[in-house]
Amino acid sequence: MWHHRGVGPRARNPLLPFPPVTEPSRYRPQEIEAQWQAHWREQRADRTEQSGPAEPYYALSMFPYPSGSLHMGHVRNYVITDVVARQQRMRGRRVLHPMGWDAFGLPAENAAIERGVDPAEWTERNIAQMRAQLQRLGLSIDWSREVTTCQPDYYRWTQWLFLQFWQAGLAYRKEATVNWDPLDQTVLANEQVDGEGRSWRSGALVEKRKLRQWFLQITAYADQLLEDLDQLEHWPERVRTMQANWIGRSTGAELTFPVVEADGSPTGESISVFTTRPDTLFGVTYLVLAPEHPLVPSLTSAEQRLAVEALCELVAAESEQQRTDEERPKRGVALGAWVRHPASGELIPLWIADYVLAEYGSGAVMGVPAHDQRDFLFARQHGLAIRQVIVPEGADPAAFTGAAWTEPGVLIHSGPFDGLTSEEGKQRILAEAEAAGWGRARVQYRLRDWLISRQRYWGCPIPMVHCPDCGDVPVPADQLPVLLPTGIALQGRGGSPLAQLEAWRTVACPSCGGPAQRETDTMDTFMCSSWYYLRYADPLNDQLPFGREAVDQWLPVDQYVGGIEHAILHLLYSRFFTKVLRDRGLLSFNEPFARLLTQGMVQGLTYRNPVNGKYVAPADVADVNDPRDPISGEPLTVSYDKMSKSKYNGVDPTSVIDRYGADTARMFILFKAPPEKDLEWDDADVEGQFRFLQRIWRLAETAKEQGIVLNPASKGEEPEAAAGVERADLQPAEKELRRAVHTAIQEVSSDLAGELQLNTAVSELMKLANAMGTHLANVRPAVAREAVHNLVLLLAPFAPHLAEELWHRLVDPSAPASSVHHQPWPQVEASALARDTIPLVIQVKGKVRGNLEVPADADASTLERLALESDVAAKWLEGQPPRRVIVVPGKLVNLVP
RNA sequence: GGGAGCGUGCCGGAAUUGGUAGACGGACUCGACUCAAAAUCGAGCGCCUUCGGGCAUGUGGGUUCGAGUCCCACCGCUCCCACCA
Repeated sequence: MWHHRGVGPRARNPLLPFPPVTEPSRYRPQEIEAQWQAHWREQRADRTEQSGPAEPYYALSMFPYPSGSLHMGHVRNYVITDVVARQQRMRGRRVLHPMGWDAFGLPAENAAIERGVDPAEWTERNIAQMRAQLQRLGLSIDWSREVTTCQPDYYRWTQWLFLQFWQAGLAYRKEATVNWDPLDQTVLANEQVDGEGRSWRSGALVEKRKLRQWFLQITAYADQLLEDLDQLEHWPERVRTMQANWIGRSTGAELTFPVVEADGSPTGESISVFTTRPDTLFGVTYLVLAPEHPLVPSLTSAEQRLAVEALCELVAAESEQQRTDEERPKRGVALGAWVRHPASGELIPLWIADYVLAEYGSGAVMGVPAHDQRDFLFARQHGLAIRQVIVPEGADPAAFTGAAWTEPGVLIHSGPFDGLTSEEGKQRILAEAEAAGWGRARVQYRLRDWLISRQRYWGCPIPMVHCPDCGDVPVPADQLPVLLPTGIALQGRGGSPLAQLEAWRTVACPSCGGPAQRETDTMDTFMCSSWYYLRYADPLNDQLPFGREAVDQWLPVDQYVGGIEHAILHLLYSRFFTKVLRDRGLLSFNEPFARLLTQGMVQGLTYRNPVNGKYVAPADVADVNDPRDPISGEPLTVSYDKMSKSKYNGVDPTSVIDRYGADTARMFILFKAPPEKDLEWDDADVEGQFRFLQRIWRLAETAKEQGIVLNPASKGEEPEAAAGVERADLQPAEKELRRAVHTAIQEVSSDLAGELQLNTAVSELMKLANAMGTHLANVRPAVAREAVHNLVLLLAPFAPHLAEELWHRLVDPSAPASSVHHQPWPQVEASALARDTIPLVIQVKGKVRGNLEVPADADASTLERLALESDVAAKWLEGQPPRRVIVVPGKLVNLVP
């Protein structure tokens, strides 16, 4: 073993004693991490204080699905939250930092079908495995609060909460056209179908089916969910925009057109349309219904019946994706029926067309070809009239561009409304409609109700009973939970497994006692995850899902961290739950998550042979600087992609911990990229991070060898006092080191406050280590001790094991475990940051021309004088006095000739 | 089509919010130590240069004493929504 002493050949301070020569120890993360984790566990160091004088702080990571193996995305998520939790603890807060398992879901059920294992056992095993992996990361999680959504003591309350929605009139069952995943054999919510019409889980193209399903009426909260986005100032703009788009609020009018016979006599029926452009009312030349509109059969004339039925059948057979393809010509057919224009009195033909959606608005649109691009194309194709009623302000009314004018303008050909602007026209026409009874103002949302039933086994049973006499009857709260039957054989796909369990299904009606049937659908797992963060506040409550006092104490969550993929799904549902539970009097806040960080993906180094398109494992690449296919020798392309087995680019967190330790993995994942950006995992860089921790270890060893730090008397001593040297007495190196220490305190503190800039926080630690490398050997013990002391404290949230070990080695060997993590967070000492002189930048006409060392407290006129007297001024001003001088005290002087 | 965000060295990324662009790290080059290598330590590292300096933050304009940062236009990339009436 090489002998290393000091940090480089440099002059020693003669004031210092010569260090004793001892064999330095090596940084062995595997040993110290296992040791400290065991101590922390024994002493239950991470337990949450449920009450006390300190302010509560809630740091939360999105809980994982227990797939069985931890991946890098999990590591990133939990490490970010752990840094926050640990620092808040040092800041004196009572911290709630829990973990749990989103444990219902299809993978367990599929494993059961494929391998005959019991889903509960499979899930249990995965949880045990992942918990063990997680614990190796050194996360300060209070495991006594662990929640598992598939256990009866949890899902009992999911059912109880479902009944709250039922009692509030917000849960209902209805027949509807729903998204059907043919691969997973279950329905899906709208939020769970991606932009390409594929299932979020299976990736299969979803089909439309008409089924009787359970819904939660999230649309009743659309307005609040949209408006309160403004309160979420600490959420990423992106997420708020996505939710606002998803909710999709449009203001406009609902206008009613009476249906008439061909001779103009009213039939008594009417068609309502929703429009955002009531100002274009006089441009309506037809009305068009969705093929699924309920009035279509009765309105169709005998002559048109065959054509109408043919189109309806054609449309019904198509997928949503085919149907909403904008490139395709719009198909439509006249019904052979008429409505009367409510303002002009004209007769207007009724049509059906595939471009009108039954689910949005009233399923009917007024056709204004001159001012809507879709209507324009449709009218031209089917020979319908195009009537221009809006002209751009100041334009010639006769000029027709050949395309729809969709911008606002001035009304023409609109009877009494001619000459108004679009905005005035909207208001006046709406007022007229309201007065005459054929219209009203209306707000329309894109958001649809949340479809929560799933035709699968491994989920929370919906606590309802269907009675032939009483209808839908809720299971009484004291009979909860409705237990999911266990030990049943799951065979293949098709049909809800619970529906096949005759004995389980058949029950007495809770209301009349007669024979009845249980609901056999289970809940969407997003139901379980919409309230887990509330349960953590009161995990053992067996009277309620949570006590009001407990949730009000801890929530809203101070810092929530998770993936962007939940921008709409989980984060919207949870907001909805919170608002409903608030209205039920179960909690007192409006929003569950005060601050949200959406962390970026962890991507793996990916090699691909561009010739045959095959991926190559990094281990098979001989030279990373010239990557070639190990078989053919062809050069490979290098990229960073989402980790996946098929690309051989996955990195197993456990193997990284085995090799370098958790602290290195933590530091690397924090340092490599800002938290919200995608991170390119590269094993070579991890090596570099490991070197940094070794460097800290050596710095500490150097200090220890020099006998300047280990000092039991310093126990409990304030870092400022630890300097123990009069400021006036400080030598230049000592001043510089102290400035580096307090700069680091200042920068790390601000990087951890508010926006989490963890990558720069780590780089500040590196700068401090660099400064210590330069100065540690040349300063007196008190100054060195202050530096080491604070480095260890600042390091504690990031590399908790190393910090703990160094604390015991250098500061207090007899301290109890976890004591470094309960030290107060260091405070900046302003005087340590102060400088006697500062470098003043001298600019000439805005360009930097030189530096001048000036007294830090020099006033503006002094700075101006010094700048003018400088060599720089002499050189660049060529003897001419400047026309203007701008002085920024403490920074620069700009001379403008 | 609508919306949001982003373009900075070879690479990941900094920049006190209008004040020294490239912090910190990686890669690379050179040197010290070593028989040698690794590790460690030190130095260098945007481009051009006649060594005075000049040019540089996607492109082109503008505001300003001063612009990566603010304004306008354009180009490119990423994400979300989209026949939503």
